[in-house]
Amino acid sequence: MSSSKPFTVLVSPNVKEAVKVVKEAVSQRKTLLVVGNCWVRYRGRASSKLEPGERILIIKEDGSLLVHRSVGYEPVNWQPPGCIFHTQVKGDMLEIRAVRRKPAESVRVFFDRIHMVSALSLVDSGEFALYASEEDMQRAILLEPSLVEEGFKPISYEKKVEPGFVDVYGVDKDGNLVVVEIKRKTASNEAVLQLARYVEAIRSKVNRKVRGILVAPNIAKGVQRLLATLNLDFKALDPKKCAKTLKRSETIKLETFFKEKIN
Amino acid sequence: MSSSKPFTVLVSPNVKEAVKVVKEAVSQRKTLLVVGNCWVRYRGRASSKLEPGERILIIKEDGSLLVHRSVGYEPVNWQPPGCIFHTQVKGDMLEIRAVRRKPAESVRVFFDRIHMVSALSLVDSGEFALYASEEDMQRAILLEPSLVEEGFKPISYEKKVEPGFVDVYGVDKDGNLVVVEIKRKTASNEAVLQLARYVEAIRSKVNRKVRGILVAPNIAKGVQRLLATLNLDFKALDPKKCAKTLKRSETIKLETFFKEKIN
DNA sequence: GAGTGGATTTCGCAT
DNA sequence: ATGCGAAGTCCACTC
Repeated sequence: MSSSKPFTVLVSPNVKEAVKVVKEAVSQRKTLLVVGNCWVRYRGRASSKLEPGERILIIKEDGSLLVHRSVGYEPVNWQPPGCIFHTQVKGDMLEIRAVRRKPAESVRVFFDRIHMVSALSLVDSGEFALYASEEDMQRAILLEPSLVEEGFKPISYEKKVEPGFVDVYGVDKDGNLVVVEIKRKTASNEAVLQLARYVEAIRSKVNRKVRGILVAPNIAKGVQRLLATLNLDFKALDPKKCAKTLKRSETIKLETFFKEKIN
Repeated sequence: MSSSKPFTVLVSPNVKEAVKVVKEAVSQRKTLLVVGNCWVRYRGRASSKLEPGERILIIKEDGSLLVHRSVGYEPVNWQPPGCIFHTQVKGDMLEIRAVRRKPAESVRVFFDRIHMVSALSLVDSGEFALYASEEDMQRAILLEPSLVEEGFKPISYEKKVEPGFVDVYGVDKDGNLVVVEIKRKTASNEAVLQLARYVEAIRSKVNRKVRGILVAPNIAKGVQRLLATLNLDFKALDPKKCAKTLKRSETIKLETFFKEKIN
């Protein structure tokens, strides 16, 4: 078993040198990078022809293919993950073909000059998170109160009470007062206690039932117990979902909403 | 004025060496390629955080930015064309920031290890054409006859007449017989004469008015004259539009259509 | 410039 | 597997 270098880079290789790197990358499921003069034929859901020019070809470990020109966000030619690749040399020409079944289609890339070819073993376990801030979550809830609970109606936000500011304050479908505490990440006991303090502060001032709802993507282990003890509710809410809700309405409309509906 | 090499490639540069190439590429509007360990923060229409890992960064001449992981068709982070870039070194860390106005957003990419950096002057004037074949155009017309003319109704296709086969054969909104000749590329005099022959062949057999319509993306210079002389019509039709029309209906439905509507 | 519809859309989630 | 809807969609075209 040949353990190969994690990063092979050849500058201005000839076709015979290049094809070795290409085959190495494809067979060993490495990421392939080729820069050079190429032309492309695509046939499948549609057909296309790209005349010669200098571009960047990327073939990823999952069998996806991208041909990028020097301009534009989108690749000029591509193939989604799951392709089978065939590489061959015809004279001074290198052909790389990506074939896909269902839908049946193929992209053929021909190189006659290669400026650089590189086979890369990219180590990448870093997590990607698309999220909304706590403020975004608050806005989403004001915009779409049912994210907290069916029938919930916000009355105010950032309301001043004893210990600080209540994230969102409103009434439930039965007319009970509701204090909402929002956390962007997993809610801890601390968050529960903070909510409890707000609820108590409100209860001491009004002669009504006051509920407390903790809103967070999830709760830490054991926090459920404290919530039950203090008779508070929990509502799971993904920040990502909030981000989606927010996106649906432009800031302008949101501002209008604030003026109309709140205090 | 310093004329620089069209292709700069540094393998395993240190941050100070790399930043020079990055700034060179950005300032001279070259295409930049960076492979290395990086993390990314995005704030704008949404927010995102990408934890460290080895990825490929591409910055194009038009100010677009792509961060590609080792898997997936789509970039994990990106910015459409038109960004302003800021580069800086903080200790052993290289930061590349892409800023966009309207919508206001930014992507910040931080590298702490760079495996390869490359500034590329890609020469690419090759035309890209997404097209349909003549057969595709025929299918599109049968599926959507108004592509030829409002009120046109196909009767048959590949109909045998004297000199060969008529592409599409039908009637116009006034009940006149219509012969359609399709060309995938610019129509030449030859195409017009071919259509004329078909029209004559039909006229010799029926006691009705017979029209001829040449369908092609465009016509060669001077062909218009011949068309007028022979009293034939021309309809400009982009193969790309045909491809779109076809895509809207799967092959199955098309086959069904053929059986129902034709001959 | 804002709004609309298409894409070789891709992608994820539900059925 | 299939179908439906969302996307930091992007992009081209219309108004």
